Amino acid sequence: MTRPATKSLPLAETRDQRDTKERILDAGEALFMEHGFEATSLRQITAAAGVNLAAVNYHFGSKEELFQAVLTRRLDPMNAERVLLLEHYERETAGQMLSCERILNAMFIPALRLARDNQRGGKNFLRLLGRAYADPAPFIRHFLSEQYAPMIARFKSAFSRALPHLPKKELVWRLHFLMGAMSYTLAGTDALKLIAELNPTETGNDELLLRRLAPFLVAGLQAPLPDLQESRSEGERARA
Amino acid sequence: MTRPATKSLPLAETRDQRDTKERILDAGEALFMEHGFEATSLRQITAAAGVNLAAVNYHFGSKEELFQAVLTRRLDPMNAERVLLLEHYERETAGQMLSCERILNAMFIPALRLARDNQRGGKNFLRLLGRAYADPAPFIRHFLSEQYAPMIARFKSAFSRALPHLPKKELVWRLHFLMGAMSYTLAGTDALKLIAELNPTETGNDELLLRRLAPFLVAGLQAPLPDLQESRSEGERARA
DNA sequence: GCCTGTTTTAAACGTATGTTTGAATCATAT
DNA sequence: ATATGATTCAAACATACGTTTAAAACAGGC
Repeated sequence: MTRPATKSLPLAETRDQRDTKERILDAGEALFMEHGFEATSLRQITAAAGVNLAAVNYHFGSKEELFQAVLTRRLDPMNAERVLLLEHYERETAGQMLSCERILNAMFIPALRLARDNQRGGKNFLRLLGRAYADPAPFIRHFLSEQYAPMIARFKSAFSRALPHLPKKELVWRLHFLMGAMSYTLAGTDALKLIAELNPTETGNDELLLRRLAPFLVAGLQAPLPDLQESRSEGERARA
Repeated sequence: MTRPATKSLPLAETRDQRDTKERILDAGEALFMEHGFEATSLRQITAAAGVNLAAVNYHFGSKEELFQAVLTRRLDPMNAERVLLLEHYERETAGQMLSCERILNAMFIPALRLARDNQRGGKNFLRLLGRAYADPAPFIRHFLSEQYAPMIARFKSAFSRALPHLPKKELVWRLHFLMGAMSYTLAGTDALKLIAELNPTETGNDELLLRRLAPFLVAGLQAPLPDLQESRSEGERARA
């Protein structure tokens, strides 16, 4: 009733349609990153894209579906590339065990390639992703969970083989910490102005960033198991 | 002209004033965390607080100043507590070097105490903080930088003494990674549903969380120095 | 019991919100 | 050339936005 479910002419997408949809996606990507989902208006987006206000509802159905389309456009290929790269590494080192470093590289390299490709989202998209991670809106959380689930499962089993002594439960927690450091770093929001003191020529050099983050995370993954026995914590004991 | 700069009767803050201001702060804290700064309206806040719409502008001046007041109310005491605890540890181990574990504890324990105090913000506030970290609005970034600067500087020099072999530049990066993992974990947004598979009785046990996160971060801080010499990266070589 | 300064209130300012609608425009296949 | 389905468009829906204003209600000191 409201909009055609799918295009009925699959032969050649008329150019104007692709242009309109892509311009909406581009404008949405930039504005959602700047203002967040809720505070970005369709009027801002359609004005920036140079299209009619009704075009979003016509082409995407709703503001929520547009937001999901904005994320899917970059996230789907990036996560697919991650899994492909991981499988490439696994074939490369045929029977042998894959090192944590290489598994981490399979996560990072596709993200870095995306960050460098300024024509297609680039850093802006990674910042948008960082915002989406922190948004408690249920539809965003459900969407991200489903979008990431297959890739996370794949990497979890890879890390599980690389760290055979690490209990499953402990691994899940460490992946949680890892994703935190990674998304925070890739989003590059620099909330605490830590980077301000660094050499400005070095800021924005994603290459060196990966080379610094990887050893940090590998060491974290390989850290000795925590001592969970004692019932009272330092926090409770150290009441000054 | 618009509002009185400060109260001119310092003897006994009339109860109604404190009630109104605090109810606005409470409502703002909850709503800012749910919808973000921009998408939260003063009408939502004042309705939830049961006060008149104009009360925000009267007591705080503007929506932005209210937001800063919401953050300051919890952040100021928490960061002060962190520094005090660090100094307490330093006195305790008088001349000797402070271990990374204890420095980390000085960062974590005040945050955990805040997370547990549900009557006064609790977890909700830490989630709001996680959202604020990811918000690129300039006034939020400036505010957070200035709010954290003294505490970060204090801990940076403490870590610097605990890790004497680590170059300053490297330490700043590792603090960046550390803050990422920490804020992501404390915000507990669980963007990727990693925790869903964990024992539900364990979810929400902040005590064990600290015991798991600390070894991860300590190992990361003490990781071997990265090899930054090679000019071509794995990312460029591994083009499959 | 007026007087003074603080706080609350209702109303109004101009502007913006997501979505729907029905008619106009376009491209193409017959 | 005409019919057809996809796309665009301007207008309208009821509702919400942050801030300002001037009057009302309240407090405590004298």
